[in-house]
Amino acid sequence: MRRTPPCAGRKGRPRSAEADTAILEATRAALVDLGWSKLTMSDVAARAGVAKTTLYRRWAGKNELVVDAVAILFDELELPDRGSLAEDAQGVVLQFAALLERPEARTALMAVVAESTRDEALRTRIRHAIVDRQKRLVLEGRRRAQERGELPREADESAASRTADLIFDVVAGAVVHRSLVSAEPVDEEWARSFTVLLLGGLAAASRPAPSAG
Amino acid sequence: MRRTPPCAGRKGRPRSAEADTAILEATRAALVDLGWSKLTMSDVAARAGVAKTTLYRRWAGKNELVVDAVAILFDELELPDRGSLAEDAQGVVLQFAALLERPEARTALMAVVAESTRDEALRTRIRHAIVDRQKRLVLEGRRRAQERGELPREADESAASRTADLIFDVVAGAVVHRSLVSAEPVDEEWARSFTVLLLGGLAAASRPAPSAG
Amino acid sequence: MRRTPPCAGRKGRPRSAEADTAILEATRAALVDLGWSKLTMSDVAARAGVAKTTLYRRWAGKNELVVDAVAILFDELELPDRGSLAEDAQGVVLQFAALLERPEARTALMAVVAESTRDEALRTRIRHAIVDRQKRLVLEGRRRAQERGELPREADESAASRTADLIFDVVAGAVVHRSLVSAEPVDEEWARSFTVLLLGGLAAASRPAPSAG
Amino acid sequence: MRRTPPCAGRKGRPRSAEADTAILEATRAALVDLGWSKLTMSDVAARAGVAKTTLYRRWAGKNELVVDAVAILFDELELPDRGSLAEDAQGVVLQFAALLERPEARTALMAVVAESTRDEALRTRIRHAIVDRQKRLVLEGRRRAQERGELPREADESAASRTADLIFDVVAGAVVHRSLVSAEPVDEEWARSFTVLLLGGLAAASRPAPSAG
DNA sequence: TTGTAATCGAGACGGTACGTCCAGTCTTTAG
DNA sequence: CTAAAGACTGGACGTACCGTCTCGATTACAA
Repeated sequence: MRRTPPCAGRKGRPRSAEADTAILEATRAALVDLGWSKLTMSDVAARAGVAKTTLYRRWAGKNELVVDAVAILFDELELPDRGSLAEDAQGVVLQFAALLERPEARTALMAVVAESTRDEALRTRIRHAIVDRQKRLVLEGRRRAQERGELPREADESAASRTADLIFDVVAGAVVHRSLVSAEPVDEEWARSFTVLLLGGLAAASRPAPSAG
Repeated sequence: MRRTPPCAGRKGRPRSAEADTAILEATRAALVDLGWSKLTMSDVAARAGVAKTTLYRRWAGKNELVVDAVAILFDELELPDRGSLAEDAQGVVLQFAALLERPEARTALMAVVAESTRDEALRTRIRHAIVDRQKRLVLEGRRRAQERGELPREADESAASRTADLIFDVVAGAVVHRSLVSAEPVDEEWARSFTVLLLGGLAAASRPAPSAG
Repeated sequence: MRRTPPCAGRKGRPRSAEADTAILEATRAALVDLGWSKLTMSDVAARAGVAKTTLYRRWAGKNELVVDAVAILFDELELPDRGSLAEDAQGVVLQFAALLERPEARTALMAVVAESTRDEALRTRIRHAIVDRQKRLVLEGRRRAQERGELPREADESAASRTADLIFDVVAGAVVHRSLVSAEPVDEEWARSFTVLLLGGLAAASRPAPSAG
Repeated sequence: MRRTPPCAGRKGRPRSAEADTAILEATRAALVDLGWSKLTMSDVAARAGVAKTTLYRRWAGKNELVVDAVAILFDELELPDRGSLAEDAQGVVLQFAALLERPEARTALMAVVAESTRDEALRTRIRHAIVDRQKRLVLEGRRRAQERGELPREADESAASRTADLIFDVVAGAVVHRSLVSAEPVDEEWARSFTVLLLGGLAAASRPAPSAG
């Protein structure tokens, strides 16, 4: 996560824990106010009441700092049991959309993804800190649906994994695209339509013969 | 598209048309070599054999220039008739994925989207120059499928439009997410799985009772 | 004075004589408003209602244009016969000082002199257009004084010329220095003190034994 | 002298003293090589092995930097006791002329004076850094001459001050005008003629009745 | 208690890019 | 052939941030 292990040696003054919190909060605030490209390290330092040096002691640069600052936002996503797969799916779509309404999330997510197209280390960091952690939602949803009998239990482990990845890309991708690129609202109506499409597709995909009808 | 209308008056030296081409080409080349964040206006000017002033006379800034430079790439997408809706869909998915493999496209697309989260004018520009123009692929595909009898003709105009938007967000979003965020290959296997999901979902959505089974 | 002789050919649209006047006036106005370093050719052209091209057709550059524009100011200096050498001298000192009060003169004179330290052609131009033409005042004053019997007629031609040069440098130099460098007023009192010093010095210089007493 | 007081607070990295020296030396070198108008801040920075930022941190602009850079040259002027007022005067004239032969001095002096005609702050800076400091030469010369009995001791303090100012303007003005405007050499012969004129004038001015003879 | 060592704020440092401005040239249409 | 308009190349301007560095001053743990 950070540049240098915070507990490298033992002696010396320990790093301030408050500083960490203040810096990450300041980063999110700066993102809201300024957006990605106008955000500067100096500004974050000033907001956090901290010296620029302190930032660079803990993070390698703007990208890394922002990834850490926004990663925590994505952990807020939850999957309360709403009784059916359709309800669960629709709920998580709306939750995710609400998250993307927050300026710090929308601007930061796209920006770090853009940066990551040229930076392998950053890409890895994003996947570990943000992407992979949210796959749990898909897995958890499927497990519940299987327990309810809405979905068959998969025999082939790797096929199951591939399907989970596919669903994750479809859900996350569609919501992001609708919200950030098309710039249209992800409201309940859209979420319902999307869920119908998704679950219908899943059902079709799990049938042996690909006869659409 | 440009900052100042090029044909404002009549007198005076007209703007060089070659310069425009050279600049846009140089921009794409610079994107490939340097990526978004390292790309500089000076560098583009030098590559294009043009003065920096000339860039700023025609585009307001880096963002606007890059949008115009990459917009043309997306016009390459085509929808040759492959005989069935499934084949058509799979074809366009693979085409789009191939486009996103090109460094200038992947880095530029995400970067301008990121910038657009804070800039209404830029967002509009992106939609006009890139997004809306590609919806034609969805509409064309549906028209053909209806002619073939694979899809029913829609009575409700606005519902049809909403469905087209949904499909567009799902397709574009899923491919982008798979390619840029998950950083996994969009190969034929994935395209087939995705198409099955999509068409199955469409079929389910067009059926009256939403009974997932 | 100008780049190209104005009556070079015969055919085509003749050069506007008004333009010349307008340009030189605009140059002086711009000098007053902006000073030397902020004065731009574009601005002069705009003020004169003339294209930049026209400026460059007639003058080689900023320096040459400004020299011509201010040279005319120095031709206003006159030497009306005030009855005595002392009165004549004091009169010309005050006239010169009044000229240096005008912003276009003070700023332009020093600026072109500064430029001329690196530019032989400009130095020559300044001497021809400004400096040498004012020596007439010294020569005329001496002639009158000799006619009045206030000064002896010089036998040695070259010594007479050297003395005239010396006086010119002393008068012009002292007034310029007082006005522009020391930034103190050249009023009647100062002019009187200076004249006493100058004429006393001249008298001493024309005596054989240099015994200061 | 500088933009920001160098000893503003106490904290933070102190300014490099070497940088100051290197910058001023580089400025003088650039003046010699390029002259005033071709001198650029970037070039000075490069010569001094310093970032452009560092220049702007310490000086507000080209003018201020050059004033400081050349001011030191004028401090080289001295007034060794040559035994008589005439010898002392002639000596200082030749010293000053030698200084004005140096390209960095001639070009810089006129240029900053020219700029100062529009800039009150710059005028003040020049007077403090350059002009006023050289009046010491006049005062010292007079003191010595009075001790030698060559000049009477002045009763009226303010008249004495006015006379000193007059002499200063005459000497500095004449030498500058001869050297830079007339562009003639200030050699020993001229210096002797000038000294005779000056001292003769002084003697005349100190006599009560203005009867030249 | 006294090192010792890593921390802290502050701010100067060398760089790099920005977006603007101007000099001087070139290319058009109009007269 | 000249005028006016304005686009062109080239390069300096002064500003802003970057990420590094050098300070003097704190803090903690270890001897």
